[in-house]
Amino acid sequence: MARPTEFDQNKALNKALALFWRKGYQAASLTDLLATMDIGRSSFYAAFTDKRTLYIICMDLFAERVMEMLERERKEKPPIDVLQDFFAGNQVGGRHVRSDWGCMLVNSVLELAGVDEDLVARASGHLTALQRFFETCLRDAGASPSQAGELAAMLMLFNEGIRVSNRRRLPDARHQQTIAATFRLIRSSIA
Amino acid sequence: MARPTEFDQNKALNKALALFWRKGYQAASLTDLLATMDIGRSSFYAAFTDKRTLYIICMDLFAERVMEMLERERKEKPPIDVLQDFFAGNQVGGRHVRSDWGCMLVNSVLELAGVDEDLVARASGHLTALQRFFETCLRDAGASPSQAGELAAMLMLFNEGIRVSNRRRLPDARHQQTIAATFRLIRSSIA
DNA sequence: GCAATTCTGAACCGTTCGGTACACAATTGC
DNA sequence: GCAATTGTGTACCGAACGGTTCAGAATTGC
Repeated sequence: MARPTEFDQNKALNKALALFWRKGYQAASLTDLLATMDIGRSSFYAAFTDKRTLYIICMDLFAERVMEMLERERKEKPPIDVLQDFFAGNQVGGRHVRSDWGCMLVNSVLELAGVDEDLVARASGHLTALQRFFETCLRDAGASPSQAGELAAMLMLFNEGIRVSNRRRLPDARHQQTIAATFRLIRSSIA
Repeated sequence: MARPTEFDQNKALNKALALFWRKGYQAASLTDLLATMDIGRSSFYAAFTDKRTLYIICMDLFAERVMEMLERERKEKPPIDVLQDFFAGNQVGGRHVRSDWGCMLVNSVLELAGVDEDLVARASGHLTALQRFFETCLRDAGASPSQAGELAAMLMLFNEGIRVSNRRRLPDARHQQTIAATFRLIRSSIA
């Protein structure tokens, strides 16, 4: 047997995730995928069924990793710091985040709206879960339930905005300043 | 002569703009375009050179219309109201805005990042102009120069976030509530 | 009317798309 | 070793892509 170890599969999956994250669903052609995954066409279909289901796997994996990163941080920092550091990016959960690729979930929503509503709904669901996490953090930080809900919704808008902004490759300094200013507002409204 | 009146061209342009706005650059195929513009292939290339330059024309037109809408409003409302109504959407400049399609400039940035950097830069430039408009409004509302800059950057993040959120087709009520809450924060920080 | 000019429908170009078929290479149990 | 099994490289599929070409329809000046 010329068998693909599970290790190989994971490696290929990570490569695929990175490509989808960077280029989006449509722009990542099958040929691109095969090249970066370093895998043959038939092996690809044997292992992952087709491009679309691979994308779903990658998207779910992305969401899972983000959530698990955040949960890990929540045990080590004040809850608001977790959120602010998440937005400030670069160093979340000790792992370097490719902030200039935005957020794969946000990317999916925008790219696929009007093209593949099922994928949009799936991405949107993950984002809703993320928003619930924001809400929990805010409540832990002392916000009232209704205030936590409002601020979490605000932060979700911010999250989406930041991920877009990251893809514009603007000078980074100004960006960090904006996040700081925003969190100053948020902190003062809780206290 | 079987001549295309300028009126016809404008009509076709509007149709193309709507399609690009709704589906994005890549997902709008040439066949789609021809069908919705109700135009032949050769006429298309004679009039618009090719798909990409037509997209540029549409994007510029979109930006121009948004700016001119906002400038018109600025003469009739308090400056902060102009901004809040812009984000609340639906009724800007008396014309109904297809808010569920997001903002074509934001869409372009996300879809084309890593695919066509020139188009991204062009869209990003238009967004920067929009941000300058935000800044002017905030200054008119009494914010200090440095505060106006900070808040304008924040609002731009918000703009990008809202346009993403609009494409998720979430229940609209909560959405409006979030915008209201955000502007409550902003107004109080200026006063 | 008639020729010159202008526009356009449709066939066609090569390329790339996502996906399939299959023969061959590699590994297994024995 | 030798089948049987398993994974894969490659050729190939029809369809769709963006773009070109050109004969002929439509409209003009006269």
